[in-house]
Amino acid sequence: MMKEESMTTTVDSIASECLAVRIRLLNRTITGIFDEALRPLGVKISQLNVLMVVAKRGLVSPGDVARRLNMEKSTLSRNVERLRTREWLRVSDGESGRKQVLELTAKGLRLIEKSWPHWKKAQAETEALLGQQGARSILRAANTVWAQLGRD
Amino acid sequence: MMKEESMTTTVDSIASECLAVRIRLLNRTITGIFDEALRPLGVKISQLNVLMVVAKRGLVSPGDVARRLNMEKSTLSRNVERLRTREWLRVSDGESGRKQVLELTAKGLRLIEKSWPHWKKAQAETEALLGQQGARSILRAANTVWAQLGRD
DNA sequence: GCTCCTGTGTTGTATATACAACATACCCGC
DNA sequence: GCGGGTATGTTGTATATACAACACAGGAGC
Repeated sequence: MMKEESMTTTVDSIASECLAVRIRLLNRTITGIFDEALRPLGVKISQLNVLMVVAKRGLVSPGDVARRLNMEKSTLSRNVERLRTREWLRVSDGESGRKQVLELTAKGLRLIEKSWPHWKKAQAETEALLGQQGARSILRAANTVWAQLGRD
Repeated sequence: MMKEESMTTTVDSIASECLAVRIRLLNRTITGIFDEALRPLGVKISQLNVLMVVAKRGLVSPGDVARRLNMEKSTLSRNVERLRTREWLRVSDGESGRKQVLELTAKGLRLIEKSWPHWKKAQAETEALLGQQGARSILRAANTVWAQLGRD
């Protein structure tokens, strides 16, 4: 058993430094800001994120999207299923029969168009919350992660 | 219908600036690092986060913990249920009958002790991923959020 | 051509999360 | 003391997430 004094040190260290509790707090807070802004459209930011990857990259496979977002393929599989149900994207079998191909529908495109002002509002609100410097730090940190994912 | 050109602008803006997709990417990545490190102990970082708040603050109510983590009370209710099942914390009715009181068990304390080296490893790995500057930025951003939560 | 290995996607299970609706308990003003 | 408003916690429902196990398709080596 650890000494009482050491125990306190352990708790204090984790409490005052833990990166996980902090990133998770930021995630809940910021996701909430965007979800609230998008609520009138009936879409969540998690879903719009997937649609944006497909919009940006054109014809991609589910695996490509999952890698880009550093997300489990099984997670993405179910997310895609829901987006397909709402007819925001289409899934077809690739020529080789192995990979599937994702593609935005016209309805999906319209959704992105309509999302713009709501997204903008949430983005501004988040910048106000974090401050300009904080916001830029998040962008930089994400770029670092993307760079390292690419290398693997 | 928006013009094709404007549509491209919309997609590019969101794709290149969106804070939500980035914080969510960081959340998945970092949560994964900590969960993997803690797997030998059979605890997840989300659960350790809750236990740490209780350890740090002593006798707290579920509502207090939820506010501190900016989490829905209903979410915390179910998390506590699982922690109670594993006997890492105890729930008792407060004197006033209204608020409940959470308290770590001896088993919960031992879990935190045993977690220390695994947490330390994950924290170091995360710092290596983000860089010192990136890691510090996350700490600062979280402090900003906590400050604003406190004001509300 | 067969075999094995790898990449791709799905399904089973558990957890984390939020919102809405609800039941209570408390407190404040009167 | 009473009534209404508010704080507290639970439950129903939907989504997001991961891990493990699986099915299957393609290719590489022989």
